[in-house]
Parts: sequence; structure tokens; C-alpha cells
Amino acid sequence: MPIDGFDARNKKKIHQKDEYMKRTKIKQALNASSPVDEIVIKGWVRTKRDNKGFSFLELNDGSCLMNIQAVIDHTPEIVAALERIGTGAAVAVSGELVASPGKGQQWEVRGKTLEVIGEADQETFPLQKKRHSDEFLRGIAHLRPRTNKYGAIFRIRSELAQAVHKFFADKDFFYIHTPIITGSDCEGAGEMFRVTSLGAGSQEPADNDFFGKPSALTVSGQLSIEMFSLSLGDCYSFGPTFRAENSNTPRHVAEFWMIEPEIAFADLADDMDLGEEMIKYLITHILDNCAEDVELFAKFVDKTLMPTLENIQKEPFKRLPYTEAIEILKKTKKEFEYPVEWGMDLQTEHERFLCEEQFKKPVFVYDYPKTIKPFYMRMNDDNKTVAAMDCLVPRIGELIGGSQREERMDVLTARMAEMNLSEEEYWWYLDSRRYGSAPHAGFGMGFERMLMLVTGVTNIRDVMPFPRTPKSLEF
RNA sequence: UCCCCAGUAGCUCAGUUGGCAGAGCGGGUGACUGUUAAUCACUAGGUCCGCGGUUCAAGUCCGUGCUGGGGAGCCA
Repeated sequence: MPIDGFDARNKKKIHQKDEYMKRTKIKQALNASSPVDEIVIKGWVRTKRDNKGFSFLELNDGSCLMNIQAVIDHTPEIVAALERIGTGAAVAVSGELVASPGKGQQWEVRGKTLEVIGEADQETFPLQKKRHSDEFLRGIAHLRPRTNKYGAIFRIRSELAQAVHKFFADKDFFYIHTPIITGSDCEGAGEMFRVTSLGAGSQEPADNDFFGKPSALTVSGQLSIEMFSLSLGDCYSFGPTFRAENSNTPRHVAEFWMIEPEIAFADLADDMDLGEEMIKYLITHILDNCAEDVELFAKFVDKTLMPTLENIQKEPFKRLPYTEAIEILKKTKKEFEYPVEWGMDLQTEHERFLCEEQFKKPVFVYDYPKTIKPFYMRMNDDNKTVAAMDCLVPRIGELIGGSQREERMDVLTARMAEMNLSEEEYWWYLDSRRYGSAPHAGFGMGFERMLMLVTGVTNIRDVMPFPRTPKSLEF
């Protein structure tokens, strides 16, 4: 049977090859070095311009930002097809690729045949040949990737994800798939979405639920990745993360992707080195590999994008102990809504002042008071601060949050006791400190926030295919 | 969750002191032999977010709900 199945597939493939010419992606066609006698382009019509005797079609297939122009002479068949075609229709054009006599493009397709693959009713198709507001496009998230801007965002998003893996692979990190469903009730990074297989409104105890205990969607893979860092060495996880916080800001969503490296035999300085190197690498990679798409954002979305990115690329990041940050904030003439004093968490206005006005570049603030940080961060010798760090970036705010982890069993359990956490719940986490414990550190980077930084897009909902936010789950 | 702002044609928005619902773009029809968000002419298109109230009269004023945006908190 498996042999038959293989043969059947193989035959079908050959059959298809005989019958249809394979389509050429527009990106490839536009990069041609010489004319092509026979070419098939399949894509969506961006605009149709009719003249007496012939028409222009601009086609986009998503492979790149640019459209390809097809010129088609009118025949009765072509006119019949053209009448069914408007902005948004899916079509196939076959013909030859020739140097364009018109201005504005190097190549164009001189079309011989035109096939309507899918019509788009002009009365109801919502995308028009003009600029739409981001707010409007959020309401048609299923169609917005057909626009220039959103096509560019999602091509860059794909490339950025690949770059993350390449960065770590080149450094011999291992990619670990940490679980999405978790039983740790107290990962401590925010409100969690409950997972259950019991019926809606069920009063049954968690003992009767699928896992026999309460379960939820992960808010962080950190505790899991630590176990692998203390086994395979340098590791990272990169996957979806869920927060049930009722946050309504342009920087928060309920479902997002987080990159969480964890490095073994490493301290907080190593952790900051890694974060800085990674941010610089990702920016360089996108500038090198998505130049055309990035240019769109530099032109139309954020005029300061290129200088901002170049500045991040070449300037060493500022590293600032929390205590010094407080002194700077106290000394400055600028007035803040929230009064500044040692022991408080930095407010958005303080973070923005530090990276946008004081230093004008990314800033690592580190060694925060222990009272505002979770139990697993390593206690410093002053017994007042922990080895935590946040990387603050102009316009985005917190792009990275991380720490050196507390590897000393006695200090860790003392901290847990202080914070009323049960050792039993964390038995497996504590085992890593009980057996062969070693210094290690890591951080979480918001993938979408990185994407916002690279594109200049100011709302996180616009860099996600289908964003999940409070009261919004249409798509 | 709190504070502020907005909701009028498919889209972007104007609408004066409460007095007949408007523009540009898009759509449709026609013209044009190389266009570039083509151009030109003509044309259709409205639950003024929902509910309640004030008033002779409400898109406009008041109350309330919903949705969206900005800011804050939480954080990535």
C-alpha cells in the first residue's frame, strides 16, 4: 500500500507538469536578467487600467512588495475576461516577459492569455486603490495582508523568526519546545487562561478534570527552559505565550510569541551581552534581507526609522544600575507624574526618559530592589537587590526582561518562604538546585515588540496576523 | 480596570447658534492607442453606532450602553 500511494502521487505530479506550466513568482520575474519567452504569473489584481484596444493589469502575488505590470491586447475573449476583473480578483496571465517601454518598471508581461481564477465583486470588496487607516484594516484582518504595508509586515515577520533561529543555531544553542499547557499554578508572570475539558460552567473539582489538577496556558517557558539549560547548556525556546491580563494598550496582547534564551554557567553580564548582541544581529539581518520592505516603513510609517536602527546597531547599549537610574531621575529637572524614590518600580515615563532623552539609545537597567521582583532572581551581596535586568528601547519600552537565576538552594528556599510559595509545588524546579546546581541566566524577548522596533509600527496588533485582545476574537 | 477622545455614504472626513444630509476618494456607465493610486464626463449611494430623554424641531443638547483609538496600570 505505501508503494502504491507513492506511485499514485508521483504520477499525479508528472501529470500536472505536463498539463500546466508552473507559475513564476513575481519576485523572481522582476529579478530576471533577460527576457523570457514563456511565463505564467498568478496573483491578485491591484489595479486595472483600460485603454482603447488594450488594458494594463498590476498583479501582486505576495512574494514581494512590487507589483508586475501585464499589458494585454483586447480580443473578444480577453475583453470578456477583463469585464469580470477588478481590484482584488485572482488571475493567471501567460505570455512573455519583456523590457517595458513605459516608465516606472524594468520588466512587464506582454499577456497572451488571461484566466479569471477568482472574481472580486467591486461593490463589496473592501480594499480600495488608496490608503486605508490601520483601524479600518484591523476590522478586516483576513484581507489586510493583501495590502502593501501588511504584506511587508508579514514578510518581515517571517524573516525575523528565521533570523532568531539562525542567531542561536550559529551559537550552538538548542531549540527546546517548552510546553504550552502548564500545571504550575504560580509561574507568577501574570493572569492565566484556564484550560479544561470539563463542560462550560462545570462545578466539578479539578480532580475530575483532564489532568487531575488545575491547568492553564503558559505565561512563560522559563522554569522549563532552566531545566534544559542545566542539562544541554545554552538553550532557547520560542513559542506562543498567553496572558489573561485585561490590558488595553498598543504594546499588549493576550497571545504573543516570546523568545526565551537560557545560558548555563553564566551571570547577569553575560545575559546582557547576549541580549545586546541578539538585538543588533536581528536588526542587521532584517536590513540586509528585507531592504525593500523596510524602505516602505522608513518612507511612510516612521521617518526616523533608519537613523534609529543604525544608532542601535553601532552604539553600545547603556548599562545602568537601578540605584543610579533613581539618582538620575531624581536629579533631572524634568517633572514626573510619579515621584521618584528608591524601591519603587520604574514607571513608563521614567523608562522613556532614560532611553529617549537621557541616553538616546537602548538602556539596560539592572540590579533592581528584591521587593519588586520574583523569587527566582539571584540575590546580590547587598541583600537588597537582585540580579535582574530590563532592556529599555526608545518608543517600545521594555523589549527584554531577564535575570541571573538564584542557583543557591538555601537562598532560593528562603526567598520562597518569604513570598509564601510552597516548596512542594516546585519540587522538580528545586531538584535542579539540589543536584549539580550551577549559575545560569536568561531573559524573555517579546517577538512582536522586536518587530515593532524594526518596522516602526506603533501598535502591536498591526504586527500580528490575527491579534487577540480583550473583547476581540473575531478571526 | 481607570482617565480622555471619537463613532455621519464602501473609505477618509466636513457639518456653524438645535432648523431640508455634504465633499474627496472608491463603485457603476461612457470616452481615450503606453497607463503608473491613469485621466475626462455623467451617475447611483445614508438605520448620522444602539436605546432612552429634553424640544415645535436633535447628526448637533442630556443620560446610558456598545465599539474603536490614545494615555495609565500590568508586562514581553
